[in-house]
Amino acid sequence: MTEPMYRQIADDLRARIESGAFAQGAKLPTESELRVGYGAARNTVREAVRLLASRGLVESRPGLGTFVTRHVEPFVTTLAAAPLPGGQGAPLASGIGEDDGFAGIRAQGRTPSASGPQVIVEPAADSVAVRLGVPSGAQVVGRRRERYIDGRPWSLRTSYYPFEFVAKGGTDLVRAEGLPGGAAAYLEQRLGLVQVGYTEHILVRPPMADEAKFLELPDDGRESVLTVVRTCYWSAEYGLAPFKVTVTVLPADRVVLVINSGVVPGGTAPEPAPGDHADSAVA
Amino acid sequence: MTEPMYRQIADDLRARIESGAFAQGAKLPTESELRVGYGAARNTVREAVRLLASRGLVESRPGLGTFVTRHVEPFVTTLAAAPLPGGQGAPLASGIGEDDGFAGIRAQGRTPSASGPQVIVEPAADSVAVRLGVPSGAQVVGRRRERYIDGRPWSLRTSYYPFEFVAKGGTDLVRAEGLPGGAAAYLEQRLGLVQVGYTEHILVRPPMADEAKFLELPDDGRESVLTVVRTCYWSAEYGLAPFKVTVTVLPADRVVLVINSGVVPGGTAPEPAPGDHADSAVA
DNA sequence: GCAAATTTGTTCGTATGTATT
DNA sequence: CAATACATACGAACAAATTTG
Repeated sequence: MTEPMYRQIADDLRARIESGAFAQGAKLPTESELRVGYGAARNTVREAVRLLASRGLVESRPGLGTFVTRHVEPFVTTLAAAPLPGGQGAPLASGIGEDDGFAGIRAQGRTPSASGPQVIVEPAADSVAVRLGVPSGAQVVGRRRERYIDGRPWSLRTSYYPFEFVAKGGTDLVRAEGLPGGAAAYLEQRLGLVQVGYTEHILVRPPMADEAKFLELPDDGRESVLTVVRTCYWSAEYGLAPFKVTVTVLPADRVVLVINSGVVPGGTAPEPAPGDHADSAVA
Repeated sequence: MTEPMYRQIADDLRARIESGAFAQGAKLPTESELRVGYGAARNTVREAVRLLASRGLVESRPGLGTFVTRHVEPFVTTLAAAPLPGGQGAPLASGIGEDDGFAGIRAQGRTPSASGPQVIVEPAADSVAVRLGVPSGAQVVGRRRERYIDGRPWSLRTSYYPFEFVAKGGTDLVRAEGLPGGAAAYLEQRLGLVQVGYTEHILVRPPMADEAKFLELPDDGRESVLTVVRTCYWSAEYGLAPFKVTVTVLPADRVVLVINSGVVPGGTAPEPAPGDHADSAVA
């Protein structure tokens, strides 16, 4: 029944953090100070601090000290605003996959920006090949942008197209420049592709090295990324066919996705409610 | 530039795991064996194992040993199948929030089950109160079910209603029994509430104690839960009003949400592509 | 049911390396 | 360069969980 000492120390430190005794960003006592304060070995207080770090409450930096993690306000992204069967409603394209979403970000009083697209031509990863309807390992064109909010890294978005689109007239796909009017308009104009629907897959997974680096996620595998994979379809002569796969990678703990369906209050998504982290509490 | 020894050991073990030298569920060498194998102190190999454990590659159990984590196939859940403005399409209610979703689960060849509802009457958490449009701390009725797939815990779902619904005729809301025909039909029959739309909020957060226990998540704060909060609206005389808030909590690393919009292939959601964990890789 | 053996978990002490100011 | 603070590494001992005889 008796808790190990390092857990007791961790619980005590947690209580002091949550009570506000240590404010966000404040420096914790050094390991030496904690050692004498709790009458434990330095290794033991290190175990306690490590436990808190693994839960994201504190961060340690060599030569500096240990600091209470600053809480980042989650950012609300409207994923889809689907209309009712008979009715009026938001257009098909919206939010995370289709346009740049900049209007929605500005509406929240924050400043979006993005890098110019980086163009990658490579054999398709399996997940992309399957969704894009091309053979495994077939060449695809990837157009990747790094997106920022208020100057801080926010998301990585890569759109993949079959490489044959380039040969069939979509030569600008491999130019590392923005497409005036957007990729959708370009593909419609050059190739006659008109989007009629899309499927989105949402999943949470550990970040890959490049993602962790850009999003400034810790290297300890604690924080995950939320990934939205949008597969876009057009109506070809022979039936529905995918023509684009867009992969958006976001830090999982800093994002709230919103989906509206049918008639909902306001044209825009509601703000996140306070205390979303306490949802579903049971007495 | 030289990597610390515990990282080298961890990298070597990882390579051996990923190469298949240690299969899923296989037992790693004991700490004593690793100590002599790598010529390091036991604490050092423990650091290496801890690093792998923090990334979810292995799990240690006292008295038994350390084992390669078994990969759990993610389960696909269709969140919304929104129809086109003019068109035919799936009905408004579907997937995770509205019905029980059992049909979709059976369609994947798996066996769903659920506990009978547990009824909770308590002051609303802030997030519920705001979304349900009741004063902070007002009494709400919560109906919670524990849901299983193939006998393994899958999700916790709690639907909240204003307590005044009970006084106004919805007395069965506080009975710990299933409502024949579902809660929607019951509310329509007894109170004349017809759902016209809903908003869903999707977020990732650390599990609370009861959630971690039910979902069998490790206690180390590594795995998160994915939470879907659905707010349902009806068209009251005075305008749109929320009447139900449903909170669904799922293990974040075992779920893929699917959203269809417009015309997409098949009536049902596509299977998850292989290697979703490698999405958006850049050469 | 108990005792022994095995294996991981906790705690201590010490020394040295590395990052930052 | 010096001081400070966290990071790495070693060695040792005992505790707790589990299996086995």
